[in-house]
Amino acid sequence: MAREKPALKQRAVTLSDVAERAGVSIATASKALNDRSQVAPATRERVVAAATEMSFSPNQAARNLLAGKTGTVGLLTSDLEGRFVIPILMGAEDAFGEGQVNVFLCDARGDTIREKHHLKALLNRRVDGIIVVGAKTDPRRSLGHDLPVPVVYAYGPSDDPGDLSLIPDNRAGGRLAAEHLIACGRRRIAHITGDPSYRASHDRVEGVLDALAAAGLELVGEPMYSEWSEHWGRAAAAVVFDRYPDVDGIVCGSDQIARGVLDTARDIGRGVPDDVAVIGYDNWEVLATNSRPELTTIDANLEQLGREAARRLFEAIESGETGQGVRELPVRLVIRSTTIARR
Amino acid sequence: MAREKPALKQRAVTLSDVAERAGVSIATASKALNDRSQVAPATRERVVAAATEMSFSPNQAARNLLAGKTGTVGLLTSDLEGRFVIPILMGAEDAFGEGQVNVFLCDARGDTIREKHHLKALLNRRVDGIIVVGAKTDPRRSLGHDLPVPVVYAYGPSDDPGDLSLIPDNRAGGRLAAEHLIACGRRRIAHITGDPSYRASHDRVEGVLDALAAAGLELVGEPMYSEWSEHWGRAAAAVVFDRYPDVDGIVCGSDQIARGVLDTARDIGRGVPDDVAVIGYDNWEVLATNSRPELTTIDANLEQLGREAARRLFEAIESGETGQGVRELPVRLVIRSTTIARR
DNA sequence: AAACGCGCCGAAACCCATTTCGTTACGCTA
DNA sequence: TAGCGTAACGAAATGGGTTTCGGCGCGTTT
Repeated sequence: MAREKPALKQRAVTLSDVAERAGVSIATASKALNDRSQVAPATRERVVAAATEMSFSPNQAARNLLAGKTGTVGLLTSDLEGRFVIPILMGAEDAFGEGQVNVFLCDARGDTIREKHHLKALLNRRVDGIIVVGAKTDPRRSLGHDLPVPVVYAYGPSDDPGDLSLIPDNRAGGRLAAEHLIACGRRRIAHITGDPSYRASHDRVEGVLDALAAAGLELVGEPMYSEWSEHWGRAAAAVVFDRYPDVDGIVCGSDQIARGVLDTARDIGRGVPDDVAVIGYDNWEVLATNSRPELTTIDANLEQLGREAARRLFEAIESGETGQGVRELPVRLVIRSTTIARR
Repeated sequence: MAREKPALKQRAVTLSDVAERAGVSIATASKALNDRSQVAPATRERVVAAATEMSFSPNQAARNLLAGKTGTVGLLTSDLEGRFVIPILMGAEDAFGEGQVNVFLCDARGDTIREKHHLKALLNRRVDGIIVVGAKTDPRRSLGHDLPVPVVYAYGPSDDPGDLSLIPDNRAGGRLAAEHLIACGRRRIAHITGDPSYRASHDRVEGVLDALAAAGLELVGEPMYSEWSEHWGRAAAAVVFDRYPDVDGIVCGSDQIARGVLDTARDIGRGVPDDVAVIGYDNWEVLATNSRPELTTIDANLEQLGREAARRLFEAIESGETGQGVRELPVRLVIRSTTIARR
């Protein structure tokens, strides 16, 4: 009959409990615990001791009611499943964590209704700001300007230039990739990329063409679009090797595609990187570090982007003014073995 | 000089604003908006109209102050980067979303200090409950029983049997995998798995051995442990094929390992699934659906697990009583082409 | 000894919505 | 017309903390 596991529903201890125990008023207790002056050292000590013994922790909600700020932000993502939002999320969560800000996570699952619903919930909770994380770098509909809190768009920019959006610089990424191949001495460079409905595809293509033009080169064949998959990478590579046997470098629109390209190269006996150099995009470590050889690729610094979004939002909350425009953040080259032979 | 973009810091509208506009008391306004009786239809209409015009949304914090519940839960993960927490997170977020509960996301990054810090922050915010998501299925230290809120452990169980933990049934997964190969007519089955410091490795091994024993078979060679990578899968497969040329089925501890095994099989000219059947573990779609052939694998139903954790936590919040013990949730077989030839 | 200043403390207002309970006004019955 | 019941509304308490401001007691100045 004896309950082994009592439901420990003890009411949380409140400031007034502490005050009573310390034999002071609530006001004094508050001051003592918040290091305000106007409290005698001895009194403060008593209060602090009482608070510690009772393991008091102040109710944030009550606190915030007064302050008018909650110290919370909303992270509204359209697609948690996608690979790109996670690092952004990590960066943002980490950046906020330092500033005692907590993050409400909302996944709209690509559904506008759900997004509206979540947005309303966040506003009811009086978040101090919102970060909207898109699933791709194509512009998405703005949440609007009549919101009572600042909003920062990350990865997927807002279609309203009055909003502040932070996205990776895909064009620079394409350029960086092609420049690297050129620097490695390649001259016959092809480009296999993903879904043509993604703006990222086209931005990267432009970057690649920029770099080639700057070096007085032309792309081998046309950019090849289809989907962001290994299957496509394999198929496209077969076509490229067949049609342009002298190709000596391939820029891929994603690491998945690059993995496919590597498969085909191995199948038909093309050595990488000796015969042909391959570079991917995304630095998806699981793919990039497990390929044969390990994959040189472009890293979009997404965690950094998340951190930056958090920083900007924080500033906007402090100052009351959100910046505007689409800021493109730098990407970086990660050199492994598909472009340069390891000794 | 004209400010184009005014900092829209209008104070959020409160119930008293609405009441004033509608010409009623705050109390009446509250009742009208919450569909309580004791309000004349005409009055209610006036209040609702006023609220709509001013786009009033009630301050949850104030609401919760009275209710004693916040309608929030904490999701404390030790490793957002890991692949396994995301689906769990999605399931939990989704399940809570329906119940008007919002989720605080906290990533401890494998750091105990950070975890303590986050836990404290969550308690200060008076979350109604906490889900702890581990990075692996090895037991982790309990948060303790002296917490004022219920806790559910997901994926990584608590080391305290008095806590409630939900984990995938790895042994059943191993069994399921081996049974499938046996059902496909395989008799010479080997097992290549990952990090021996993971309990999951051993649980799956036991499952595999269970199934083999039940069929009167023995494992070909010893289970091979090392790491959860393609590299290891390739290396181990080379050894297996060399040492046991008559092997006709390989159970892999992860999809990554399975991918490596497929690579080696292709390299040395072993046909999959005709010569040798291969089954992975995790159903990591990006890997499983892009291999050649596509990978049969075990899915741990992690999103379901997250949803279940949310449901359990919700119950615990309602009832004040958390269950206890480690519950192992069922896994499922996903058949693709590495075990059965597609027509 | 009266006046003044200062350090320390507590009563009370405040934040915002909910809820109880008391009050008002009205219509109906006796 | 006095009495009563009821519907509709509002004052006030509530929750937990912060902050202002008034007051008390003690020490110092002249």
